[in-house]
Amino acid sequence: MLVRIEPTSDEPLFEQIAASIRSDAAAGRLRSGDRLPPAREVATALDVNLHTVLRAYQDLRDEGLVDMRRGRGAVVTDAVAALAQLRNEIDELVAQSRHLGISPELLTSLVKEIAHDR
Amino acid sequence: MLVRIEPTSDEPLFEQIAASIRSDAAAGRLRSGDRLPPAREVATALDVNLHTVLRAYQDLRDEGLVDMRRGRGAVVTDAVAALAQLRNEIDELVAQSRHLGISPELLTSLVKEIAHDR
DNA sequence: AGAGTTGTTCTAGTTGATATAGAATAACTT
DNA sequence: AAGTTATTCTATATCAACTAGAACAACTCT
Repeated sequence: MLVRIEPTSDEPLFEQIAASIRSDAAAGRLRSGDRLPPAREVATALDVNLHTVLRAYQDLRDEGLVDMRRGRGAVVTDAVAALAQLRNEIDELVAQSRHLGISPELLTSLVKEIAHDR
Repeated sequence: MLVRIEPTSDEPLFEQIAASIRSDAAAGRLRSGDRLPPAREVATALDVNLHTVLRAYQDLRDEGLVDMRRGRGAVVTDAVAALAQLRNEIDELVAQSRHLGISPELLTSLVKEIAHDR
């Protein structure tokens, strides 16, 4: 389990951390029952504040991707199965989007808008 | 042409304005050659600063969705055709995502991550 | 040519989210 | 009982978002 961030990006650190873990989940690198590394450990490894990592973990919990308990840590839920199932279709959409010359930013914005509107 | 925003949302105003216009474009309500309303007009109508609207317009220009010139305003480009083409597939993805119980936020984040990674 | 329109650029100030820091606490594991 | 880990609290610093006002440059229309 390796969390990657890009300190120079304009994306918030907590969002990058969460995105990295979501990506691992969708790719099947994280399975139901797996434990995320302790927040303190990630914070030290990335040279980032503990609260920043916890913010990312809490977002993942709000999305239903992990369960969190003190002393036990963050454990991946069954929801990851659905992610892996969606993965192929997202790949196809991204591929066609590229073929049409639509930027990742524009595609993302469109999906966001449509997903929220119905 | 009607731009809608939600002042209470945590989404930046300029992003909401841009998203509203992208949505109109993808739905076919905006066609190549159509003019966006003047930024000053939108600013007054939404009770928002001129710079905030221009920031949204400039983002749309960076995405290739509109051309902008002083005195003439913002004109929709041919790129909208590609958007309308993608629209159906995005609708399908969103539908399946809902069926799997995946939140709009999670779906959006996944698409963003995957679109940028390849 | 002249007047009006519209985006561009500049300076400046306010607010809120992001991130950091340190500490104490509560729930869980071994 | 001891160690681990998330939770909660206060506090501070920084930066993006937003606002405000003004001047400017390129385009349209009469």
